[in-house]
Amino acid sequence: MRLGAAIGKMRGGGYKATPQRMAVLRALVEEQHQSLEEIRARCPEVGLVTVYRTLDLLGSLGIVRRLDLGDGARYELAENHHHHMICESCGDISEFEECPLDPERLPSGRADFEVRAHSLEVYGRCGACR
Amino acid sequence: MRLGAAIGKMRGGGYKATPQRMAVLRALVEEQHQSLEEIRARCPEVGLVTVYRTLDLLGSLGIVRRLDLGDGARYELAENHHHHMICESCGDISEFEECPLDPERLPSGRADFEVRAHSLEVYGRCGACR
DNA sequence: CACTAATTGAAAAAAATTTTCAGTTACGGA
DNA sequence: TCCGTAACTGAAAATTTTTTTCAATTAGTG
Repeated sequence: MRLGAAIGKMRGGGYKATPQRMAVLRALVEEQHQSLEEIRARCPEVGLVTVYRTLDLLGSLGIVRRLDLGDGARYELAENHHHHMICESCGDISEFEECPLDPERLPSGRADFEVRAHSLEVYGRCGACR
Repeated sequence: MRLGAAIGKMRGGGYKATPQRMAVLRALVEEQHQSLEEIRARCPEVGLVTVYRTLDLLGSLGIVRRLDLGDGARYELAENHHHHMICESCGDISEFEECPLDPERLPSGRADFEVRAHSLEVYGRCGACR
């Protein structure tokens, strides 16, 4: 389970699994690519500063990833695969499951780079906007 | 040529190709994924506000893309293909050319989405950090 | 070459993020 | 189970980033 793994990573790094951190984590589990304010709305009991600090911490542990797809910063759980579809007209962000990557052509081995995860953004126009 | 196409897009949208805008464009051509301050250092004669406004404009014209890979906002010319390799240890960002995408598995047609461009971020550890 | 809508820059305002610091708490070890 | 301590929190303040305002300037059409 997601939260369990996150707690493990925190403890392993010498960090405490506080109620505030768990609340932020739960907010992140509920929906992907939320803005700071959206996250905050899901855990109003946690102070603003703590949300920032928690997102930082989770980011440095590789649990959360910050992304900016044109509007402000957004946060999401760092899945190993992540595939976004972004409409350049209306700005809508959606996700799709099937991974279009050919692992053979990833820069593993080559370039001496060890691949752990990836995030793909496909830009274009959604059905509604065409 | 890049700059020519950009000027065309600006004119076409009813916008003027001013010296300031051209200076920002030239800065962007010199290097990809720069921070605002890095861009500004390459065209110190352009006012801060104008740099922001120009990046906005170029963004809305699809010429420039803003991205955030963990540190602050960065800007890059919006190539149709873009492949980043990000080291989670040292934060270094590099690019690679070969496109590992299988076009057949992109969400074109399916999902009613018209694909125009993509950006791929591969996360892992670079040679130096391993 | 003149006209006009678009553009610029400086200052001010607003928004986002980070720092400070005193008080609180999680949790490993006795 | 309880203690001690390093880690954590929240409020306010500071800092940084981004946007707005507005009077003066300019690119580019006609």
